[in-house]
Amino acid sequence: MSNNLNFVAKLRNSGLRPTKQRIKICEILFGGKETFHFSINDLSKIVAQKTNEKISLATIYNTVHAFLGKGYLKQIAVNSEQSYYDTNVSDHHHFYDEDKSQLIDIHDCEVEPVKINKKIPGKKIKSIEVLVKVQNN
Amino acid sequence: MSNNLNFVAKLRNSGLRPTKQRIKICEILFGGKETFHFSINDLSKIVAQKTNEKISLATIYNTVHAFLGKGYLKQIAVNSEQSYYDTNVSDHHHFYDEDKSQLIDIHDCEVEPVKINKKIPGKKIKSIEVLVKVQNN
DNA sequence: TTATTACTTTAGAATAGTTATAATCTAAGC
DNA sequence: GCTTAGATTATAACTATTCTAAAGTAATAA
Ligand SMILES: [Mn+2]
Ligand SMILES: [Mn+2]
Ligand SMILES: [Zn+2]
Ligand SMILES: [Zn+2]
Repeated sequence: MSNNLNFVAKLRNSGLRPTKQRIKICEILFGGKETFHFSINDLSKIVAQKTNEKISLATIYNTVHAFLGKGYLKQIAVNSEQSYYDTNVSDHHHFYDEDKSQLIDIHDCEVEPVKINKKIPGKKIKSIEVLVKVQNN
Repeated sequence: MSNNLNFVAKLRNSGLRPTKQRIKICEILFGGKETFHFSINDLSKIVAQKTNEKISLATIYNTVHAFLGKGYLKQIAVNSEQSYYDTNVSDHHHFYDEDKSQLIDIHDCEVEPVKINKKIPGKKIKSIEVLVKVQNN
């Protein structure tokens, strides 16, 4: 609960009004020790489970977009069915378990630096991400 | 046109009947010297432009799925807006130009081999793909 | 405190990519 | 040619996401 003051400050500093919906979503996304991956549907379920007053799906989308824009979340491209988001915004990579439809972190230090011997004139690199698809053996 | 006999054979060998729609789509996808990347919408436009009798959108989806299943196409995860497909089914990587919404190949030989120092018990690696997002500088 | 205003939430409509349905058509084999 | 399994098609359905516009709320000026 004292954490909430931090979230209020975080939101204010970002130019986002600290509404009770946003604070609740902050608690869920940033209140735990571990970072995690989620879809909008996942987040929606967690919100429903941890809250009495419900938060509309529109607000969940709005908030995730706002947090993305502020750099508090990262969007991960896995497939074209739905978007995945990551509360870990550091540079890192992922396993994607196709059996469980689940992302697993690969820390930057767990991958030899990716060296790309090709340049595109007039373009700068924005991100380099490795996706390792795995399945049961 | 003599190419078409190859496509007919290719389809027959795959257990796919060589319909005129599939042959046409083969010509478009595999008839050129260069491989390329496309969305269903892209393919749909190319078909419309190169054909008199139109091919229904359902058939385009069906055919792309059939070719994916046979390993003649590869699906590339870029974002969750739509699926991208690649006529280059070899192991390789991609730039994604966010300004043009366009994929560009990075050959396997243009990237130092990606070494991952992490394993997931009970899982085997199915693919390793690097996506390098670039933008105008 | 109250009033004003800009921002936020919300239900529901709209949109877009994709998949399912079921009627019609056609390639393959007899 | 006849039969049949597989293919095509228009269209409906589905799902993730975005849009709309009305009602609610936080910030702040009076
Ligand atoms: Mn992650
Ligand atoms: Mn490619
Ligand atoms: Zn690490
Ligand atoms: Zn090469």
